[in-house]
Amino acid sequence: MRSHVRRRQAERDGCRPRRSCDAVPGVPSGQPGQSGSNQLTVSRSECSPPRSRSPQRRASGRPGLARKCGGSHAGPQVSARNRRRSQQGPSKVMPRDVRPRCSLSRADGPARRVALSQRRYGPGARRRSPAVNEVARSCKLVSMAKREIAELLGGAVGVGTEVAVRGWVRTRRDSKAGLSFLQINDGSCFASLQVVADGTLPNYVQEVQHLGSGCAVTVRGELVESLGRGQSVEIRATEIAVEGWVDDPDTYPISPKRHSFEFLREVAHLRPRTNTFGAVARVRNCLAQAVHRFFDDSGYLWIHTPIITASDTEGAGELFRVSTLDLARLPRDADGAPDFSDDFFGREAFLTVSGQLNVEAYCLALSKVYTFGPTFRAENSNTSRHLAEFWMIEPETAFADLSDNADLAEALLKHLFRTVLEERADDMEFFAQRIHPEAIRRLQAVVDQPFERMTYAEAVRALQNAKTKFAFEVSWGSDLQSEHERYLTEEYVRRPVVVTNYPKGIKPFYMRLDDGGETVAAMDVLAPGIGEIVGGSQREERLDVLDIRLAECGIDPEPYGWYRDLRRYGTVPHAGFGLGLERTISYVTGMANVRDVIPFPRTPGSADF
RNA sequence: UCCUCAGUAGCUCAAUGGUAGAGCAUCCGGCUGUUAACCGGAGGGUUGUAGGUUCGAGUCCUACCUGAGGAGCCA
Repeated sequence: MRSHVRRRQAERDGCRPRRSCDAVPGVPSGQPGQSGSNQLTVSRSECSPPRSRSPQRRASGRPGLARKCGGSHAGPQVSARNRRRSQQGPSKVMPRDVRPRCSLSRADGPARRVALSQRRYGPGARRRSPAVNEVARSCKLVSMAKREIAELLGGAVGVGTEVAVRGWVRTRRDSKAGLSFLQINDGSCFASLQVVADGTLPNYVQEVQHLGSGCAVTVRGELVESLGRGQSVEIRATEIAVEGWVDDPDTYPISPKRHSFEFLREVAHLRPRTNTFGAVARVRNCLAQAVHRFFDDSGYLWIHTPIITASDTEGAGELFRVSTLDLARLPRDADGAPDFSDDFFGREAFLTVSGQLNVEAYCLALSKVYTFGPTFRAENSNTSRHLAEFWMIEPETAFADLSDNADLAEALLKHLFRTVLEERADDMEFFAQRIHPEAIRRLQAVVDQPFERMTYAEAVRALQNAKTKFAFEVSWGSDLQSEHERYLTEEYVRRPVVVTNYPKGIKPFYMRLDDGGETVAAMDVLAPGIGEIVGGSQREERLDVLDIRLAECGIDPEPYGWYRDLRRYGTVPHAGFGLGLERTISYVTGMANVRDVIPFPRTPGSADF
């Protein structure tokens, strides 16, 4: 939402303008972490509104529900206009952004349909395992009849079965013949489920005909073959219970129409309700799970490296300070500088910029390890490829050299891409249709071919021989500019490329010095459209060389005593790299901005939500 | 941090210095096993903020705020 709109809304609300979501009209002001229904973990049965609903009860705003759910916005604030609506006819909308995109031919045989559906609707389409069902029943979270939409569309439930689904209305289309069609989405897969609501339902006129985008419902009915085109099965509803109304459809930001990503960033708490951000969330989860599966299957241990670090490590960017000192009365030493000896940790502390140094310690005892978690950079970077808080995957392998390291990076990336193509085919189909036409094809190409590998020296030669005019001249010893990386990966080899053995002057102290003494055993994996997606190296395992490199880089060795110890006691060659999760998701989905592949992006000047 | 561009209805955008417009969304009416539904109507605006130039500013000038793209830094 634009600033002036926020301001106007804020003024109407009688508060100071803020750059946050709580000025969004019609949206609850409670934020996660504050008291409000968002935070409650009560089960649905505790939170459900009464079954029988008269217009009077709706008009009352259901005070009982609001009380139980801990926030006034839990129930609808039914206005005079809404009451008027309940006596009048419906409207019809069917936006481009929410129409179903996966359909199954009704001519397909049942077996083929199930197989096809499981591929299209993801792992959620698989029948739940007996163990999961048992746990679910014992927790009273679901009854046997309640199903995820992915299961229903995936063929896990036979036609003719009585089922219940819960989710949010995407659209409603009415027929004056006394029939309404609801598209229901529960996030379990890309597709929405069509619900046929007959005019004989007891709440048809008073409630069903007023459902719109964003309303939460529980639908019970029979799974039937669809009479219409566009879906193979649908639910013929016998009961539609409205769990949560949309207070004011006029100002609900996720109206059924196309929205710009810039606008949706301003309503980050509601954007997961769109096709795009639901798909991104499922792909992100798929990739994260695949990371753990890959390393677990390969014998790597997941090491939980610390979020708070004491050392200003390796100059990997600016750090966020973690402190409990009173900023208004900062203790100072004799020189007038802030005195951190009184601080919580008795010294300066920061949010980690990388788990690498810590994970090296575990590598030199457990051989194969990785860390995967959030990292933080206080750089004032304003680009589509940078976040102040992002997630990084950092494996570290003992008894491994640079070549082994590149092999591991290639195997990991191929595993991730293969997995997402298999398990999130429905979402990938959407990305290929709407976000990036090459999304599927280029992933398949990466999976099918070996990565191109070249040394920095070869890359420089290729750039010098290129016909392309560069803004920055290429010469040995200077770092590759964005335009150079783009040329290499987008024009020269046209797929991911591994560049190795960079000059030591442009790389950090911990990278292993090559035999010539001019280059280090560094490697970057460059991806088309993204640039550097992986950065890694063989580490310097020789203490004497490490000390020289620390001195050359002008780094005080004192805070690195523990890191030097690793070279004093049983040192071995080892190597590792960092893979940025958001850049990976960006490459996989074709989403151009990493701010749109993390749920709540943190960037300079922006930490709303 | 630097460079460039942009802020007008809920959203996406028009509007020679001279009365503020469209499409979509919302609401209402009509029509239909619908599926980007369709047809008709209605409501909706301190043109980002503060100054300035002018008889007159959405439009020109200055500063600031916000956003985007690119660069640097990096994952």
